Amino acid sequence: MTLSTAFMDTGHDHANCMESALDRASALCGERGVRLTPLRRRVLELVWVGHKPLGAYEILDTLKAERRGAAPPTVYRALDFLLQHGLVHRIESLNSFVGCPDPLKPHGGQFLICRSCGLTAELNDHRIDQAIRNSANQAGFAVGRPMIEIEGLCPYCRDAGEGSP
Amino acid sequence: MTLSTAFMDTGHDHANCMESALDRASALCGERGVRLTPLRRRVLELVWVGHKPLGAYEILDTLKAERRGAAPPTVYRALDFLLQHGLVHRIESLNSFVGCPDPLKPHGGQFLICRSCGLTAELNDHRIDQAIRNSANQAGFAVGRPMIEIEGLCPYCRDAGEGSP
DNA sequence: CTAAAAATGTTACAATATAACATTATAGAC
DNA sequence: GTCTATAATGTTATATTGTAACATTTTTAG
Ligand SMILES: [Zn+2]
Ligand SMILES: [Zn+2]
Ligand SMILES: [Zn+2]
Ligand SMILES: [Zn+2]
Repeated sequence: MTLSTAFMDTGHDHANCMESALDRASALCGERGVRLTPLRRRVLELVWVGHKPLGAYEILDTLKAERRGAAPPTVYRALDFLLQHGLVHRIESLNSFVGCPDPLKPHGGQFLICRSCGLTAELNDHRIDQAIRNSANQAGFAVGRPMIEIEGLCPYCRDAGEGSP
Repeated sequence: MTLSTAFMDTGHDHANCMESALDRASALCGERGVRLTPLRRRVLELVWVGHKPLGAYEILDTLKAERRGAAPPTVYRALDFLLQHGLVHRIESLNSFVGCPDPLKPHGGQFLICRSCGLTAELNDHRIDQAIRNSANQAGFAVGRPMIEIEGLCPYCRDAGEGSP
């Protein structure tokens, strides 16, 4: 995902976007010899539905309508699996989860989160990462996993003048 | 706070460090016409004690031993006040709170958090901020409040070989 | 002193997350 | 195919983090 397409344009074919994300997930799990079960696949699908972070209990509410014994462990275990394999990220500032568009290479995650509509885009800008590493190194700190969550306004909400009225 | 002193050295006079933080807080509240009550001052003192993030219920446990009717709202209200005035920051990835060494100028917060000992340092590196703004601008995103929390190893734990054995 | 405002006390509950153990489904050995 | 080990899910209970709502006390200002 390049910078200029961090936020999908309005003509974005979302059905195809979601399907290809699920296909990539399926392939990745196949290569790693782990199982993308129907439950895990469904949870992944749900976090991909809106390109916006979803809370565990929002996911649970949907699952409850679809499965007999859905309970918190149901969704948290699926999310743990998806997190372990880089298929979703956890957004710490929202206690929520969002699909990762590029699960193959391990990375922390740089997120642009719209405060108006919730739309979230993932960056992976090496310049940001480098700036952080430079600064941390000067402090004598060994960087593990940088977490970057930037609240603000997405292009659509910004242009619509949202977020302050 | 300059980069090279992000983590205090071992000879760090912590009693003095904490006292001066409280004095700065007192002065700031005076200038703003708001009250740094004994409760608020005590909570601020507690988050400063260890230079490491403290959970609300950890603070509450201490307060309970000192005051009659300490309950969750007691500590959350004090923290809300301190957050509003920039005297503490919330560390989202830990659901915890840490004192701000520079409450005068508003800022998001760039944190280096040791996964071994919990020691946390606050950076405010304009280059990181600039890298983020550049990248977000290219995505058409209007940056509000960037949040940066970097997990890793502080200089002492790194040198002691902690964090992986 | 008195009234308004601010701060704190108190009770109850909401939202998020995990522990522990039982059951079911899957994969591989035979 | 059957059996067995493992992985996944079901189920119940509970831990952790955070708020709502209203009562009481303290502080400020007239
Ligand atoms: Zn990602
Ligand atoms: Zn938006
Ligand atoms: Zn700060
Ligand atoms: Zn450390």
